[in-house]
Amino acid sequence: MKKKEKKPEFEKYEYSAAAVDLVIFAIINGELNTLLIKMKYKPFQGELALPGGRIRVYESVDECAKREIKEKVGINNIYVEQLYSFGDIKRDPSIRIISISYLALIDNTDNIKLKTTEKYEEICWMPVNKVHKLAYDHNEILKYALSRLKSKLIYTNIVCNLLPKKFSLSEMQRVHEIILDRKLDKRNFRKKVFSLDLIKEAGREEGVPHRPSKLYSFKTKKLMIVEMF
Amino acid sequence: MKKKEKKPEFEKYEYSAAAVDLVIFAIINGELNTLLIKMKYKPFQGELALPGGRIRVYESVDECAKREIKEKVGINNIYVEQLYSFGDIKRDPSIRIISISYLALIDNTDNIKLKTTEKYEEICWMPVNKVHKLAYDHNEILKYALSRLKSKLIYTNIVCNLLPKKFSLSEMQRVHEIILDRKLDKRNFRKKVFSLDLIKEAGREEGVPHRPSKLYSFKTKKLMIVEMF
DNA sequence: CTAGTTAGTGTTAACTATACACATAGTATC
DNA sequence: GATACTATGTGTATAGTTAACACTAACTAG
Repeated sequence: MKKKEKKPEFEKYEYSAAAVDLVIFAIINGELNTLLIKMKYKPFQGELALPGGRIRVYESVDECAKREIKEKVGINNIYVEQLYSFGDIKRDPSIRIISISYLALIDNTDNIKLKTTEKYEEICWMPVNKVHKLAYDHNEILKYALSRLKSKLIYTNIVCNLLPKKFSLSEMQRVHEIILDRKLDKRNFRKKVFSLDLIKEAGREEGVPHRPSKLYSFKTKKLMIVEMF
Repeated sequence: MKKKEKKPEFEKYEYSAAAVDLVIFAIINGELNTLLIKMKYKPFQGELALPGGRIRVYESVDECAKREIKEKVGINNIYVEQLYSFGDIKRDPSIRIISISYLALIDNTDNIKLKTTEKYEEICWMPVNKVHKLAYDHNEILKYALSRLKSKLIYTNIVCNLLPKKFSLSEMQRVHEIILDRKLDKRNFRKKVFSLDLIKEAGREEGVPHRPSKLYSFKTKKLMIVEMF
């Protein structure tokens, strides 16, 4: 095989460029939400897409992902994990570009101010269940991110990145139920969580019109392999 | 942040180029081997490295991985899976390049003829345990590949891609023991394998100086999630 | 003080994983 | 052809884990 053949429009890019696309999840109002942007220009104008951008020459791929997150949601210290690289030739119809996708988790959206950039018309949270057609191959990326999140929820303590500093066990169980999309048994859930020794007591709820729950916090947020289910 | 700043030597690549690196495993003489090449030129001359190459503009990333495999080992229909993308700025000291790594498994090296290319001095199998310093960040890639293989061995039927068409249960158990690096109980192993209903009988061994084993083959080589251990 | 709401708590049964030892079917050798 | 050698092939009992299940407790609102 030789270098020069086919696809004249691609010829100017001797090798392919690379970009990062982000799947940023947060639990909002009892639903799993993901951050989406509305495209302002050209081939997907007006359509929704995952946020992302080109990798610059002076930054590593991980740094690019973190920079993009910082630009969009204004924070730095959240869980970030590389997912998969999507490399079909025509995934972007205008130029050849490889997308390295990342998963990020936000534990609390209260202080998050979304920032749009020149390139986007709008940026917003959207419940994952309500996402329909996205631009590019972003539905595939989102699906991949969801399946990764589900499996890590089962065999790691990743849930700590989706809960605020202090939380009740009911909240924690709710997060599991939302993401795994099935009911869990309350007593078995609590037994399991306690047996894993991941959390410590942190006071109790106040001002609720029913029995207040005990609050807990994670002993550590370091990712660990634990059999949750 | 602006596009043009720092690192003059990188400036000519407005965005980073991408390449594929391959971790090709095979069981040879009761050991897990990986395919390595010896570098012919420049920064890592004479050192060992994983085989790989640039992604061309007219091929997808997956196609690139398959082409590279075809070029090196001459075959097409083997198990291939993307692993992870390594994107540190200086991972290749000469230019900025992102490596998308792939895992490939060869079930039988009997008919494999290794082909070197102009770029390499040599290509050879090497037992994973005997691999020392590799060029670039290839030790890290190899380590990642090994851990992926181990975990897939535990929760999928991936072992079918490391066994010849017909095999004995002892052989199969040996592959697990080699990769997981621990002894397994023969009776429990067999019980498990039979209960998963993955294999069917396929004759018996001949010409061995001891009780001949029954041979089996996989009902399907399609990757399935099964709790092996 | 009653109703409403969510929190919190143990036990049993079914299933799964683990530990463990000896007889069998061949070949090679004397 | 008897014996030694070698790797194959097989079952059971115990410990541990998972899954199913319903009622009392603590608080607020009216």
